[in-house]
Amino acid sequence: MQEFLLPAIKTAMQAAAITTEKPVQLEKPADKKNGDYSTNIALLLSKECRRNPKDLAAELIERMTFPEGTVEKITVAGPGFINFYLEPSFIMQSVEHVLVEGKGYGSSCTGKGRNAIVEYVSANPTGPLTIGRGRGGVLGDCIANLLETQGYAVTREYYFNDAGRQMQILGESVRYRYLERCGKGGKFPDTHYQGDYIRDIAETLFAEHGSALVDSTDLGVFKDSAEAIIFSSIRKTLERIDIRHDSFFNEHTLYTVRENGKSANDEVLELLNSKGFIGRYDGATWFLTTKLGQEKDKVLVKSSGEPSYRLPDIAYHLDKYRRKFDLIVNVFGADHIDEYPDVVEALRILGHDTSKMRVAINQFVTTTVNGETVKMSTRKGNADLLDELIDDVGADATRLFFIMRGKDSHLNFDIELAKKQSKDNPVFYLQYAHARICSLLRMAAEETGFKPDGTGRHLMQELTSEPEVQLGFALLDYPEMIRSAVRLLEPQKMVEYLHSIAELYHKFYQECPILKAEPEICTARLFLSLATRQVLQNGFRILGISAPESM
RNA sequence: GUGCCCGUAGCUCAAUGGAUAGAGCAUCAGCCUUCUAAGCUGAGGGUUACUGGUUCGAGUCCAGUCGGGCAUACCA
Repeated sequence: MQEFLLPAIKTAMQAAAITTEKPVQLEKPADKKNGDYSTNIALLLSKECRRNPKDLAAELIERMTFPEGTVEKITVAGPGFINFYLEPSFIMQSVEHVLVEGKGYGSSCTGKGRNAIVEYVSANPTGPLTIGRGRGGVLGDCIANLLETQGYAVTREYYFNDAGRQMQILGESVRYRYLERCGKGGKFPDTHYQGDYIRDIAETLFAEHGSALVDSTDLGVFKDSAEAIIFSSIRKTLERIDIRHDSFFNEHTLYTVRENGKSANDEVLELLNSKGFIGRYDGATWFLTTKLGQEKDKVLVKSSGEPSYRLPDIAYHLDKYRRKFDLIVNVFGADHIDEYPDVVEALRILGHDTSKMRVAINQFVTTTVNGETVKMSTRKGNADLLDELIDDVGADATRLFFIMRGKDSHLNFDIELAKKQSKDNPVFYLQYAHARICSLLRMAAEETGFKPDGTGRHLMQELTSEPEVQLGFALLDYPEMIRSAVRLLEPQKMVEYLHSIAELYHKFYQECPILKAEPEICTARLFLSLATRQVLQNGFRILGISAPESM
């Protein structure tokens, strides 16, 4: 849309004999009064040119030329901004691109031929998914969707561990409940998983085996069935909000010894050792991060001989690099904030390009009930479950709720509000705009025989009223909005944008009669509605919310 | 103590260093015999936690202070 403005400004600068290192910036003023586009170049250059910014701006404007019918006027405003006002017919004519490109509108091919991996959720199968995990899950899924619009081939991966101490405790927890069920229970330890789901698993085992397992000393059956049941419940929950993974990576495989006699973990130790970053003291093996200016070294292998979580983490990311991804995105909760810098450092030491790796950290979700903050813990069984949230507010609202805030903000989730919000929920505002358009188009097909096949599309140029042009102009912003969301790994940008589109449409709908207008204007307004629906649909697909045809 | 994130309307949150700091919810006042009122229009509500600094310009950047969250494990 604004592509032709930059060259015109640069040409004007050359004509005025101005050379500078400073980039020319175009921005969209918040207030329409200040034009459709604006540049601050005269303000930036006034010092090095030793000229009054307003005079400089006036001279630049003198020297600019544009194709006929594109720019309506240019003004100098405020301290020296140059403001561009576009011809409404030029804007409305450009809206045709939305319809021409259809589902592909907003896509680009900047990532074409490149592979990306997005890792998210990655919860170990020790219990049902909590609300907190849901935030990272939706964030990761939307980031993956965003990357796909840019042409990336995206692998969605889930990293989990079904071995180790936590799973041991899980197995024991189930056994305690099972023994209770058989009437032989002792006191249930505070250190174990107390959620009701443990009882359910024990009940399932009891239904299958009766009391036959009472004397079993093998924890395996308890652990394995718990893992299977919990993992399947996690996946079911994720599916309810349309989150699916292509690939499940088991941390355990990093421990298994391969044909060359080494595990992936061993290999990382060797590699880091060869670079001089491994030390042994206090009976443990350390990553010598003090050499990198950190306060302490980090344990990689405990004195017991077991690796700490850091070692497989590094091995896992090394594996991602070896799988030849061009872009590696990790979506973590804030509790991992201290860990990823070590992984990055290790990979850098091993000679990998760490600029390929990006980390999206989402701050915690705090849940409040009756204004009181509830502390969550899977172990204590008082965690707020994602499944229950979906039951209460539905899949669309659940998804939207998690991404309508910036990932760096703590998300305050008022459970009661969410429950009674079924009607006031922000998701309905967006969906209502879509349903309204669908209804309108149905009616148009019946009453006027309108067909969305492109005939008469050019009539949009005839629309000149403020609500129409503002809506059209906003629709043209969509591709840039996506690029910005991708750059920042921040789908929240999309939510705000779509909200503004819905708002502009409702305003247009209110002020401009459509079916009752003159035939040509009617057709033009129907095409504008169609373009709006296209942008809403494309945006909804990225956010993973449904586009209802009626409400 | 140290590191990271946050502090903006009564509440939940926006604002690539730009012009009069914006939405939603809540409150109040209007708009349906007319294309979906889950909508629209308007009103009230602010010392952007505080103090300095950088510059044409700071909610945004820098330094410090205060407050909240997370992390600072040979847990994952």
